Amino acid sequence: MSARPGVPATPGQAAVLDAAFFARPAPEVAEALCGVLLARADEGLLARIVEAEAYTEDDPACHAHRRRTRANAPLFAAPGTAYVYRSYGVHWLFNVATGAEGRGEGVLVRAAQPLAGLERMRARRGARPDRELLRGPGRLAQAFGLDGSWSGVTLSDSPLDLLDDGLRPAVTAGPRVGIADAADWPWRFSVTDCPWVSRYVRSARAPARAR
DNA sequence: CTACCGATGCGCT
DNA sequence: GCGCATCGGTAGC
Repeated sequence: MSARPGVPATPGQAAVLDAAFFARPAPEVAEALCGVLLARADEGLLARIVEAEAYTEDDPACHAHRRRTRANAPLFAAPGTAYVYRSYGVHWLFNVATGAEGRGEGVLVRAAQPLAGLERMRARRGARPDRELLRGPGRLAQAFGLDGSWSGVTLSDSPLDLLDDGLRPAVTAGPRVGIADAADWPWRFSVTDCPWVSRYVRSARAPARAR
């Protein structure tokens, strides 16, 4: 059976991504995360990331843009630290800190293709099409059981890991989803023509697109 | 498929 | 109070 474009279903030999991978600028890391495996070892969950967005402290849409607070502190922590926050009072969104320690930046993991542990994901997500298990950052965090208790966790010391199995899919860059400030910065990266990618929704508060 | 809209916690102005 | 890095239900094409 044939795989979807650019995204084989079966992972090969995989190496855990180290701090050096995340120590680069967020846009570089966001692009490089497309095709990377997300694994939760304690629950047997595995998925391939197909979409990620970059946020930096020079970026008005970034939570670290104004100042460092208790809540956004993980963005300033060592590269490879998880930052999980609540959006709209309902959903949790999973990020990974990037850049040098002390720099307030990170990458939002927005969507992935489920590969293993689908029963557990379905149990958390409810009776919905498998296509929607990990399509969108709120859904992905819910399926993986990630909440505020994961914020500040160093991934290398946790059951949650990012792994490289050598896949290098074609990646497309475009504007980020749902933000009003810096709405047109092309910092959303996704696997080209991949059905697991979330749909683009422009913020209702974003200014009209330049043309 | 698209469009609309309410839910709901919390950090910030 | 205001404003979200979202989602799911409903209505309509």
